[in-house]
Amino acid sequence: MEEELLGSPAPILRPVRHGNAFEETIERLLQNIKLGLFGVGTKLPAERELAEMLGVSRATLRDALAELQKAGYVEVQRGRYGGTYVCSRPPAGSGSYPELDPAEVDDVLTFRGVLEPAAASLAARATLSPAQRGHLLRALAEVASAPANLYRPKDARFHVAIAEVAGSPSLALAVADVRSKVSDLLDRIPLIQPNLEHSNRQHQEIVDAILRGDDEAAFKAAQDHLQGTASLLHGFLGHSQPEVSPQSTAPQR
Amino acid sequence: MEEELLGSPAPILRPVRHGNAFEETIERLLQNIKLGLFGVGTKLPAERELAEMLGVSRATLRDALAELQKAGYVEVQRGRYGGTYVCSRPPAGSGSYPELDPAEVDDVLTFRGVLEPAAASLAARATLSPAQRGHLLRALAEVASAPANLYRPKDARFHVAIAEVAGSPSLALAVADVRSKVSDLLDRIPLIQPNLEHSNRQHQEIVDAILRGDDEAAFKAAQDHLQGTASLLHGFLGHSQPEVSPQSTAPQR
DNA sequence: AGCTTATGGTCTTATTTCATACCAATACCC
DNA sequence: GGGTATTGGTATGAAATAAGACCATAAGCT
Repeated sequence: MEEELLGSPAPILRPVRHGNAFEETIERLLQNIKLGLFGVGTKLPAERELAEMLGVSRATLRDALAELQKAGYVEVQRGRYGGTYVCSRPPAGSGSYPELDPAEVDDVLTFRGVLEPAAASLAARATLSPAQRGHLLRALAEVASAPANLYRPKDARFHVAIAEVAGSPSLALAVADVRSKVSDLLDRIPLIQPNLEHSNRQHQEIVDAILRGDDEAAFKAAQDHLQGTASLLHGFLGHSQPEVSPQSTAPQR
Repeated sequence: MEEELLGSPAPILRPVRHGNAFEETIERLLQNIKLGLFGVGTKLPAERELAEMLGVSRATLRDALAELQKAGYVEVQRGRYGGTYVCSRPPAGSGSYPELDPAEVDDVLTFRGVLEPAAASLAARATLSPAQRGHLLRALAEVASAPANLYRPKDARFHVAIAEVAGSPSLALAVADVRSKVSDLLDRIPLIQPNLEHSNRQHQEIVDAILRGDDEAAFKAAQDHLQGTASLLHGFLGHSQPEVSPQSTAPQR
């Protein structure tokens, strides 16, 4: 509607850098915290290591950490065996949330609907090492036993774990990315906790299918599971979007 | 094998910035040229615009352009109606190609096998505007009529075009990205031109399926099409990888 | 011919980011 | 209790990048 300067839809001229390194480092750290990669109460890697991991100078990293500290996401302790710790209570009212953008919601949900079922299917097809099995089961157990206020990070971590064992690093990255966007969207709407049990049952189904190598069932189970989030977000948009058809990315027959 | 420090497979700590802005700008421009986004002989946007599009200062952009010019990818003309033009003959022997990394090949092909069929399926399910139809058909025609030495960019452009009309910008970005990696891989092996006709027939099939709204057929056709590239690359790796099963990411029924 | 104008070419300055070295604290170890 | 090693805290100079002004060129226009 707003823009149809097609002919050359120019999608790929995305910026080389998004903002400055400082802001992007904050973003990245926050993303990892929200994704549950850094569990609550755990210690982040030492500044020198973390800076190298993020490909950023220690000065820049420290600026970012200072910001996170000021916002109450992490606490810092000096001296040997000190470090930066993830606060257990993420700051509640983090200010005014931006509105949900319908186009963005659609985009994220669509992309997720492509990636995650495929990841589950690939994971089922792959022969998993014992370590990978353990990783998956651990993530499953953690989300199942998570208290309500920590559910989302654990949930995110679980979904990323599936992609991690799917065997394609690129896919895992993409899933982590889109999942983090989903978390962002969910953070903008009040936390109604409709049916964690249902969700956990679906998680179990996905893992079961993966472990018994049933790629078809894993694909389907993942797809079903995403429906919940999709409905929730679409519901909040008011306009009752046509729900994703049950076979969104897969051919029927 | 080499690394199993699992327990926390730490996939998501990717660097915030990859190298410096200068190198990344070169990379991005080269990618767009190879993807055929800037057709041969066409004029790039003016430096001031291009710099803004890429989110980079004009100085940095100019450094990058100078490098591309030195390497023979573009030519520059001053004065009004001047500009930076894409050379028709990309420099041939661009030096020693790095070896094909089997893990990378697998990763890219797997990820592509997830994205592109899904994109085709989504495109078929979407109701395309006349402009989008035109865009798709134009891309199809261009690749079909491309001379051998320009086949790959046009081919890449076509595949990206499918993703563009699929309705998810994120998906389009991801496809462009992975397709660019495929091009990189293909550039490292001698150009045997086995069966352009076959490839073009498959392109036609995909578009037909999309235009008549048959998502199932579109998915399948795209999947079949990717098999060719996969076999080619796997063949060059020597070890006859188990080929992607025909129903790689989709359940049957 | 001369003017206009959009473009690449050059220069200067401010800001960001990096790299490095060094200081300060503090829990463990002997 | 004192040593030690690891960690966050601080400072400084170099390099990269950005932002902006201005010059040079050359095609079109009058």
